[in-house]
Amino acid sequence: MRNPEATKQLIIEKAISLFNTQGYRATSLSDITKATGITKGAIYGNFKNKDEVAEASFEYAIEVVMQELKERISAAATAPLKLKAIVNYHEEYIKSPPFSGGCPIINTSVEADDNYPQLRSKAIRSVGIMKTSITKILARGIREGQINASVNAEAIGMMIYTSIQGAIVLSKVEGDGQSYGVVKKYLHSLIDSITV
Amino acid sequence: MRNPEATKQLIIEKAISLFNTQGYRATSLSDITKATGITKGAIYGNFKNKDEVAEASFEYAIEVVMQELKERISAAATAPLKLKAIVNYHEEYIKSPPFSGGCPIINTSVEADDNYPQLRSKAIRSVGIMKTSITKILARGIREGQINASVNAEAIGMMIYTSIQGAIVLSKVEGDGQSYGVVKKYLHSLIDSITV
DNA sequence: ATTGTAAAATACCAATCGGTATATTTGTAA
DNA sequence: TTACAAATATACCGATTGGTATTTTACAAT
Repeated sequence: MRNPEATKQLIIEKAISLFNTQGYRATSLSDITKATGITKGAIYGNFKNKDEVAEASFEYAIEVVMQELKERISAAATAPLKLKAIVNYHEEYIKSPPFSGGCPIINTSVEADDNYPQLRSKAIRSVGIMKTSITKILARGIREGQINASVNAEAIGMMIYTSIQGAIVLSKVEGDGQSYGVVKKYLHSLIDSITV
Repeated sequence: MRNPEATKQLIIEKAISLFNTQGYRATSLSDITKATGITKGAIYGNFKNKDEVAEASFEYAIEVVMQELKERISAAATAPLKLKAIVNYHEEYIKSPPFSGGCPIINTSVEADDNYPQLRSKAIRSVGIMKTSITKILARGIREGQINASVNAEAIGMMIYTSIQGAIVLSKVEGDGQSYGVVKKYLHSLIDSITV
């Protein structure tokens, strides 16, 4: 490994799966060395400390998810279709996740307390982006006459996002996508009901 | 402290706050000894190991929450009021939780993976109880003519529960109850809309 | 008052933790 | 080819971890 960028990326990609499955606290440096085949020296040569690895890993995960999501949203023509694409993407995510362990935003939100201020603020920002994305789609849909003007964009947006999040938690602990399936079906009908 | 039952209870009560705020893995035995003022000898005299303390603590937390919830549900006369009581209870919970760190069911659901099979199965059971409680209230409400007969009890029940869960996660990471407030408002109007 | 016993406190253990200091390897430029 | 610097590997550090063995304490029965 003469390429430090490649080393960094290898560490990040292996680490995010560990962090996302076991949690930040529960994942040790030796877990990462085992997973990467790389030694502690290389890790500390590329990162200041474990927290920095965690932050870079979370950022990478968010980048991947946001990118995939953005593609699907862009591919959908109208606001209702974009919303359905978001709902569908999360089902996809549960069934074949890019990294195991559930949703990194939720996991980080739950684990990152005052001991991980950086991670926490990153989680807050991600949550904010997700919420406003959905709300903006709704608002634009209203403006463009695709969605009923009487709709409260913030409220519906929040419902869509929170129910998705809750369903992901349930699906994770229950070990199947059944709960998500029920929520997905309802959200689709909800979206249909506000479509002009 | 010559009373083993009191010792056990003291450990459980102090431990659940630690587990719920920091997580099971992140909470050490010495954290518990510091919080209780009790030594390791006493802990291992009353529990087989740390995992058993965690399980007993989670069970205690569930007991407390379920009890409080049951009281509020029983106090409400009709199905719609019972559902609103559930929604309101969780807001209460966020504002002044019996133990800090957010919802123990969610936290445990997120943290308990294959490494904590006992905790995981307890979390699954708790989630199941919550879901079926809500669904049963809806079903009974339909039977008794308080709720619109066209309502899909499972779908609406799942939406209520998952959106509450998601809103709790959001409220925790954002550090205020604003997100929950939006969800609460929507759920109230949703409940009104299915009330006969 | 003495003794027996259960509970709690203390002392100790190997293993592992995150992190650092040092040594070794590797690629590159002179 | 040699010298240099950057990247990686190795060796080591004190602190802490969960857990156990042993000692001390406190109460109840005699």
